[in-house]
Amino acid sequence: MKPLPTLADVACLAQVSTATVSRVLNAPDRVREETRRRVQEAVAQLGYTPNFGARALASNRTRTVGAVIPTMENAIFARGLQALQEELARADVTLLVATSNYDPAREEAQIRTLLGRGVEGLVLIGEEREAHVYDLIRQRGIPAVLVWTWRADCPWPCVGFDNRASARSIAERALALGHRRIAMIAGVTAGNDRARQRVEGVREALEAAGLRLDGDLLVEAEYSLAAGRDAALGLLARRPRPTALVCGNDVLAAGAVAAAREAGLDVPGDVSVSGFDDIDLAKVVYPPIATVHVPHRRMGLSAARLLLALDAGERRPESRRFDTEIVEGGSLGPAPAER
Amino acid sequence: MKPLPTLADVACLAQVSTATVSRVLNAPDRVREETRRRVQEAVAQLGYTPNFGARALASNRTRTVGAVIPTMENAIFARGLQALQEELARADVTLLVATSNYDPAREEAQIRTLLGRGVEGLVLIGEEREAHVYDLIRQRGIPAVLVWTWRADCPWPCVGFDNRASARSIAERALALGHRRIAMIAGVTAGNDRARQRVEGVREALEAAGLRLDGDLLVEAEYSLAAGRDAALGLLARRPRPTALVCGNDVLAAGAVAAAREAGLDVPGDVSVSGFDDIDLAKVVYPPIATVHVPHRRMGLSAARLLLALDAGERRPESRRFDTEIVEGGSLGPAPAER
DNA sequence: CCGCGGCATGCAAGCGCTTACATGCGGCCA
DNA sequence: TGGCCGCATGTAAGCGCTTGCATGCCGCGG
Repeated sequence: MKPLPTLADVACLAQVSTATVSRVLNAPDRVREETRRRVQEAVAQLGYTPNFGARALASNRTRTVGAVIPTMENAIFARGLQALQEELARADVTLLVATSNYDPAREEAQIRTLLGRGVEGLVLIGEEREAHVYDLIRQRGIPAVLVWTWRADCPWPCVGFDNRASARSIAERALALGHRRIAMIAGVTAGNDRARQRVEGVREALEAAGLRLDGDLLVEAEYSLAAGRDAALGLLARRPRPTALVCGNDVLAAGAVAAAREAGLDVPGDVSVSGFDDIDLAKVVYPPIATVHVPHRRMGLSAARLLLALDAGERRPESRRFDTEIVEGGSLGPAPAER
Repeated sequence: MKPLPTLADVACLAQVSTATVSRVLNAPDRVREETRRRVQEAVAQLGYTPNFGARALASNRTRTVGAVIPTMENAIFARGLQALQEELARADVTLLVATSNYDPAREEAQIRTLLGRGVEGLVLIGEEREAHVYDLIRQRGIPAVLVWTWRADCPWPCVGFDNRASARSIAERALALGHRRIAMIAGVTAGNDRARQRVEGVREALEAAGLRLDGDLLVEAEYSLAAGRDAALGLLARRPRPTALVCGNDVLAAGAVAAAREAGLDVPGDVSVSGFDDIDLAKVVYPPIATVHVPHRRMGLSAARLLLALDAGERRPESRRFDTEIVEGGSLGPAPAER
């Protein structure tokens, strides 16, 4: 493995000092036209690429931000991140992505790794994590923004939406359609405040209507079609059978629709189903799933802007709350008449 | 922003030299038990995290590999990468992910960035790229593996499958079911060898049956439900109407199914649809899409293993070809009888 | 004709870490 | 008891880059 060309090699070839080469790269207008051209030629000829580590070490800047998400396999994060990254790239900032697999310890380790790599900003999903993790970030003095979540008095800047309120509103929709036996298939709530808030939202709506979301009608399922299907089969076997399955996300809802079909039930004739997130999947299953539209891309974009602003020194940690809206879909219909 | 603790700070607090601290971190068994404990305490007390750049600079190793994918929004890449990353993490190697948005120039830029960051291995999607990009990589002397593609005499190690053969086989399936007017909705082939190979595979199958996949019956669509739907609507308006729409991926196929429903056509009674990739989506639409199962996760895993092996000095660039298999689905049925 | 200001460039000191080599100590064998 | 070996630790030289300051040059005004 031949050694890579260094600044010194370029300098030597171009007959200038390393300082000049460095300036050509970082502040071209501080170098005389002709010298600059000579250096640029040398760079091209050698195929020189600056060594990132050395540069970071010397300048103490990295133009890099890090994001830790649970998993790339969840489309909502993929979309949001893609937008985030595109926007950061526009400002010539690199995004480092790490995944935690919904494990708080792993998330902390990933945050440490990112900090060690000198990220100048951090994007984290949700608000729930141990205090010392926040201390760590605060101590480093780098900006962090919490996304996919929003709470009025969150001490950190957030870019997200009110999971609880959105969940409440879709549950209210089900109530308005006459449903009374409403069950919920939630995402796994352990270590996942978004999933928990969605449960709380649904519970609030039910309680306001004098109903309860008790243990029997609330199950958690991991993020997969199969898990949604299994959970739904379990719930649909209950007697009396629930007339509506409110799901914590669209994947679970799609699984539930499949389960209903499998159980010989009509959706929404026998049982209604609702989702959350409004991913493509929701529009493709039949009947289309009524869901909550969440502007994932816009949130990613907005998070990027906020981070760049913070990075540029603006000290207004202005959170941004996005509105969600209910997307109608054939899967959610009037409650069947009592028999 | 207070300065981060450095090795020297830790050394000072623990009353040892920086060399010893470094050894505690990198080769703990070369340090006496008691000294080691003292150092570890100091590390914990200061919340010290090694500076990655400095470490890379001094040791000339990064334990980092990079991957450049077109976009995270495509589920197949997300799944594969997730698996890749998990496996690399097991070996304590960090994965850097960059996206090219299907733009060759951007891909090259990303590769350069990754090289500058000192990646010790590279994962690239597909084989098609300019020679000088390969030269660049070769010159750096780092291992690279091409994934999602496979070709017998590819000069680089591949971990993938034969897109062309797989596409041929699903087209043959359609032929076997009696279809003769077969159209294809392909992914965008420009700069995408996988998409192109799938087209070629279908064409081969058709030509072997004495049919042609002419311009009229071949359209390209970008990777989205809407594009698939639009393309399908266009094709279904042709007279005579195609009896089968072979699609370059499942997303397009799902769009096509939706289009058929919209056009009042029965799937597969009036028109059959096939997909490619076997993402979750394919099983959720109704009728379920007949598709080609591609083991994305296993490919990611395998790519990781190959890269680690190469990294460990094994110089057997042994490619790995995965088999695909056709997944039956209600969307692909016998050709309707001629009327 | 001298001096001064401004510009282009060079010099050299680090940035935080790893590591080859030096040092010093204790123990073992002869 | 002396010599030698090996272990634990320290010393210090970089790794490739940025950047404050020094240097030298040119042109202009006094």
